[in-house]
Amino acid sequence: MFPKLDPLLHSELRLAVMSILAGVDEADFTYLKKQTGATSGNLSVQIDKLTAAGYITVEKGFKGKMPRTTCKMTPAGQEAFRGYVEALKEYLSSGK
Amino acid sequence: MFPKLDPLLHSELRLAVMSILAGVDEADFTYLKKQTGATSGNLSVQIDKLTAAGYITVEKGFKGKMPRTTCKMTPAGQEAFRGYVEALKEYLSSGK
DNA sequence: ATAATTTGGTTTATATTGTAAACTTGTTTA
DNA sequence: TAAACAAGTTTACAATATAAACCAAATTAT
Repeated sequence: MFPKLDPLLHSELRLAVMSILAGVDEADFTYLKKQTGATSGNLSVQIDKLTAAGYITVEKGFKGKMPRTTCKMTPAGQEAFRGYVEALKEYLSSGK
Repeated sequence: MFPKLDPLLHSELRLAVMSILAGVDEADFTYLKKQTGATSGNLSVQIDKLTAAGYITVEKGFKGKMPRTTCKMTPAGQEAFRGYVEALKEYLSSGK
C-alpha cells in the first residue's frame, strides 16, 4: 500500500537540491547554497551522496581564478525524482 | 524559498501512520502495523513520538480480553499534516 | 493442568543519517 | 604582507530510524 520512499531523496536538503536541478540545466555550488540556505559542509556531503548514487554529476572548473563546482542532474536522477514524487503521492492523498 | 519540513512528519513510517489516520476516524495498533508493514517496535516508537508531539492521541483498552491500542489524530495533527503537504509541494513542483 | 504458541505490544541497543564546526587552499583587499 | 574572504572538504557529534530482544497475558495443544 505504501511504497518505499527512496531514502536518498527523502532528505530535506537532497530533495531541495534535486528540486532545483530538476528545473534548470545546471547549477553551481554557491547557487545551491544560497537557494537552499544550507551550510557549505552539509551541502558538500549531500552533493557527494547524490553523485555516488548517480543522480547528479559534478564538474569542477574555474570561474576566473575562483573554483567553481557545477552540478547537473543525470537521466537516472530525473527518473528517481519522478518515482519519488509518484510514491509520495500515495502518502499524501489519503482521504480527508 | 524552500520551507522547513516538519521533521516529525518527514519520516516514512510516521508519515504513513498520519496518512492513514487522516483518512479514518481512528485505527488500532495492529491495523496500522498491517497497513504499514512496520515492525511492532518501530511502530511503537513512532506512535510515541507522534503522541508526544500532540499529533495523535492513544487510548488503551481491551477488545474482549486482548489489549487494544487505538490511535486518533488530533486537530493539531491535522493542521500539521496539512502544513506538511503544502510545504512539500514547494519541493516537488520545481519546473520540468 | 500445564506446556507451547500467539497476540499485542515496550524497551533497549545498534546502525544510519544529518548537521555543524573546524579545517584547507587559494584569492582578494587593506 | 597581513587580514579577510571565497569555495569547498573533512571530521566529529547529535539525532533518527530500525530491528532485536524482551515482557505479560491470552489462547491452543497435549
